Amino acid sequence: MVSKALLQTAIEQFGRLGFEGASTRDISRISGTAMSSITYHFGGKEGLYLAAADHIAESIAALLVPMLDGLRASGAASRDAAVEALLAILDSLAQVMLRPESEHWARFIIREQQAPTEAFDRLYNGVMSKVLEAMLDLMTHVRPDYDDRHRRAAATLLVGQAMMLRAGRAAVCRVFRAETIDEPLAQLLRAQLRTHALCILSEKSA
Amino acid sequence: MVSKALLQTAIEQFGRLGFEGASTRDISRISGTAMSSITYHFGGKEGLYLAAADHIAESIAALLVPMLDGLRASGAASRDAAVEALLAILDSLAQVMLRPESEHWARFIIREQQAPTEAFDRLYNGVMSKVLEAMLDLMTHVRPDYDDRHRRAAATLLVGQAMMLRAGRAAVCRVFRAETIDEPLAQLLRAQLRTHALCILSEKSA
DNA sequence: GTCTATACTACGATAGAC
DNA sequence: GTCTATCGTAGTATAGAC
Repeated sequence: MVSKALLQTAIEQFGRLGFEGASTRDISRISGTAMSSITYHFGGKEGLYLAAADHIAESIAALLVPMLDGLRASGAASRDAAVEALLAILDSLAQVMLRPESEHWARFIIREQQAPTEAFDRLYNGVMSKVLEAMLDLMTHVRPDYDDRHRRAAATLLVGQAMMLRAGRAAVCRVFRAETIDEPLAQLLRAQLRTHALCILSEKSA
Repeated sequence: MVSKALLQTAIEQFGRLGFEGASTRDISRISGTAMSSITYHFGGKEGLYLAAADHIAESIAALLVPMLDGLRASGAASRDAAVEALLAILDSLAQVMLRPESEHWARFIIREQQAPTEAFDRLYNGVMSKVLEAMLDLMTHVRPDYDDRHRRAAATLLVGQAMMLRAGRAAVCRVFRAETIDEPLAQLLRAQLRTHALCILSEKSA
C-alpha cells in the first residue's frame, strides 16, 4: 500500500511545511518508497497535494457527517431540541479539534484558509459546508427572529470558539501554562464552550 | 532603508510560504537588493525570520497595548464597567483581525501557532500575553464566582471568536458567499461578536 | 508497480570587489 | 553597506531497467 503511505506522509509534511516547503524527496523517503512513485500514483507533487486534501475531507466527514442528519431531525422538534442539537455539533467540532490525530489535518486546513487553492474547495465542499448547513438549519429554529445574515454570523463565531482549540493551540497552552492540552483541560474547555454557546443560543430574542 | 524593505518583504514571504518555503533569493529580489544584504543585516535566513516576528509583535502592540492600561483602570470601577472594557478589547482585536494589513501578520502568527519556534515566544511575550493579562484582570471583576482556570478558558474562547475572522477567513467568506469581507459585513460580524460577548459576560452567575 | 540514474533548476551562504 | 560571482546542496521531473 505505497499510495496510502504516501498520502499519510504527504498530509503530515504539507501540513508542517506547506506546499512549497515540503519536498517530494522527503515524502517518498519517509514513506519508504521512491520519488517516482509520486509521479506514478498522483501525477506529481500537485496531484499528491490535492489527493491529501480529499483524504482529509473524507476523514473528517466520516467523523461528523453521519450524525448531522439525526441532529437536524431531532432539532426540528422544538427550540430547546434545536439548541441541544447545536450544542452537540459544537462539542463534536471541539472534540475533533482536540484529537491528537487532527493536528496534521488542522495544519493543512489552516494553511488553506490563509491562502485558498483548489484544495480548499475540496475541503469546504467535502465537510465544512455540510456542518455549516446543518448549523444554519438548526439556527432557524433557535433564532427565528434573526435574519439569514445574522444567523450566519452567529454560527460562524460559535465555530470560532471551537476552532481556537486548534488554530490558537500554542496560545491556549501558554494561557494555561501547559505543555499540551491534557484530558482535564480538554474537559474544562469543552464545558466552557458549552456554557458560552448555551448562553448565546438560549438568550431571549433581542 | 534596505533593512526595512527586507523586513516587510520577509513578513509577507514567510507568512505566505513558511520558513522553508520562502527563499532569501526572492525576498532580496523583491526588496530590490542583493541576497548578501540579508546576511549582512540579519546574519542569515533565521535571523531575518526572528526579526520579522519582533517587528510583527511591535506593530500589533502599538495598536493595542496603549489602550489596555486605560481599560484596566476604567474597568475596576464596577462590574458593568469591566464588561464594557472587555467588550472594547474584543472589538479592538476583531478590528485588528479585519484590517487588510493584518493579513501577512496573521499568516505568520498562525503558522507559529501550529508549530511554535523561538519566534512564537517573541510574539506571545510581545503582545499576546499583555492582551490576555488585561482580559484576565477584567475577568476577575466580571466573574468573581469563577476560579482562575474557568476565567482563562472563558477569555480564550472569547478571543477565539475574534480570531475566526482571520484564521477562518476563507470559510467566513464562503459562508457569506462573498469574495472579501467588506465594510458592512465587517460591521455585522463585529456587532454579532459584541452580542455574543455581552451575553456571555453579563449572564448571571451559575 | 517500483526501482535507479540522471537532467536541470533553485536553494542558502560566503568571499571579495567597490 | 551593497554589489557580483561562485560553491555545495537539495529541489522536481523523467527516462528506462526490472
